[in-house]
Amino acid sequence: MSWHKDRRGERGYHHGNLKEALLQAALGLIAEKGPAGFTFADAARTAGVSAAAPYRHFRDRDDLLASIAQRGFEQFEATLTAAWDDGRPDTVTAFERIGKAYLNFARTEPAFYSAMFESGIPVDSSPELAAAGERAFAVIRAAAERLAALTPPGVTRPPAMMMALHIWSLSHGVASLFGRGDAARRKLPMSPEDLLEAGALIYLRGLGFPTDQNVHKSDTSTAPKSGPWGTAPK
Amino acid sequence: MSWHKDRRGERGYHHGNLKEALLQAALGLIAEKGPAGFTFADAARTAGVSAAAPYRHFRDRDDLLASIAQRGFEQFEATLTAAWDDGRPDTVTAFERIGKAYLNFARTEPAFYSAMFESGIPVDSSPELAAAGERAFAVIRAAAERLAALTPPGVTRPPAMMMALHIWSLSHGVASLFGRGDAARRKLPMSPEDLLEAGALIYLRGLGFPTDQNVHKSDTSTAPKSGPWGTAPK
DNA sequence: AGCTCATGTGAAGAGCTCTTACATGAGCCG
DNA sequence: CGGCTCATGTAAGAGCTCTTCACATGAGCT
Repeated sequence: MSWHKDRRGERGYHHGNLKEALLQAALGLIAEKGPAGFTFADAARTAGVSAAAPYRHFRDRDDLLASIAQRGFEQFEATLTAAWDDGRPDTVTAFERIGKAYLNFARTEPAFYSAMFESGIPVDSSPELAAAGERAFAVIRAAAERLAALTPPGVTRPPAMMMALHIWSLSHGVASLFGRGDAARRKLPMSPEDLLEAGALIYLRGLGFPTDQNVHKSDTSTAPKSGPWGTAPK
Repeated sequence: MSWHKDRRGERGYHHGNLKEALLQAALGLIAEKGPAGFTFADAARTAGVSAAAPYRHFRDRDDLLASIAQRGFEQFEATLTAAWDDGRPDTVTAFERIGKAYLNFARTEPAFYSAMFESGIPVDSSPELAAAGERAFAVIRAAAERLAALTPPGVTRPPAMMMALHIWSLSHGVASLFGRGDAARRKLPMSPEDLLEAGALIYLRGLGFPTDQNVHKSDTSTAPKSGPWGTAPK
């Protein structure tokens, strides 16, 4: 019984689930004060243990941050995979959905996003972290490959890998410059989503995809899933 | 005479130019260990003064960081302005040069770049900082406006402002994801410059610019060989 | 029941941030 | 030259955090 983490300090000598509690505490603190403004001791205090306790679970502060980043990448991958939905109903629509999901993740999970991209931890900090990041990118890359297969003949285009990197870069740029309203960010005369969508549409047009006329205005409300490009041929 | 900062501690009670020395020291430290790994005390030590001395020149650590960011934006603006060169010899060429200059700045001045974009200081930390950032962006925006004026008629395009934001986002995304080889960054099967150039070309093509692969080089030859993204795919 | 070891604690050293009281000397004024 | 004054430096200290110790606890196995 006493192992149970009652919310009112009713906790035995042992916490019972400290590692998880520390991750959660750190997430909350990062969301509040950014990845820089979170301290190991703070996470311990939030979890209700002494400042030394975390060292039983994480080598140091960076190790904790890396764990969060890894978990973030896993969740990110799941999010992107769901958005991609294997290219349904058509490749371009699904592709645009990935972009929205990207921004949405950055906005709704700023703590994860910060840990993943702005915390300064090296990507190769751990093989697991690198692998998780790789898997997340693989989703974008797979989508780019399907897109590449659809580019009209006669149009020169870069390798699918490069297309994926373009989209990732554009998305990350939008997200990190304007993605979070949470102060410290620049003001924008439009939503980040509109910005990204318009950019992506122009990019796709540059790859030879047919376009409708609404490049600068997201117009997804009325148009059914046939989307701006029509249904993708198989 | 004793005010002179001889390299061997031959320095009177007063430093003589501490503010500047602190900025330089901080720049060096940031370049070494990132914006997070630099401490006020460290900068003081590097400058050869007591830990309390910096407080005579900067309200706190963030104030110093903001000063560096501001100076960075001013230098950034100068760099971009030089690259743009008022659109000579032609708008698209000059535009591409801005992209290269962007990446080059991020690589050769990682300390400035970090302070400007990754240090977590709010943009409106000081009006001067915000203004400096605004002026730097204005260069890109002016270029985008010239570009917008050149888009072929009949092609829908977003406002110039949005085009500028697209380019900024793409550049920043490339720079911050892959821009600095200095560890902690992802490996890339190509140079960041090539990545950005290819992306920008596709984007421009999407705006209706006749960018067959070499158009940006103000060429005359229709030589098919390798463009910015290598040989044309299947 | 008794052992064992993962997990948590308190104390302590070292470093950083920032404040306060005091020291120095550069520039000015007569 | 002598003396003011104040910007700029210092030392010392309070209150943090980080990290490592030796030591305490109790969960789970035998």
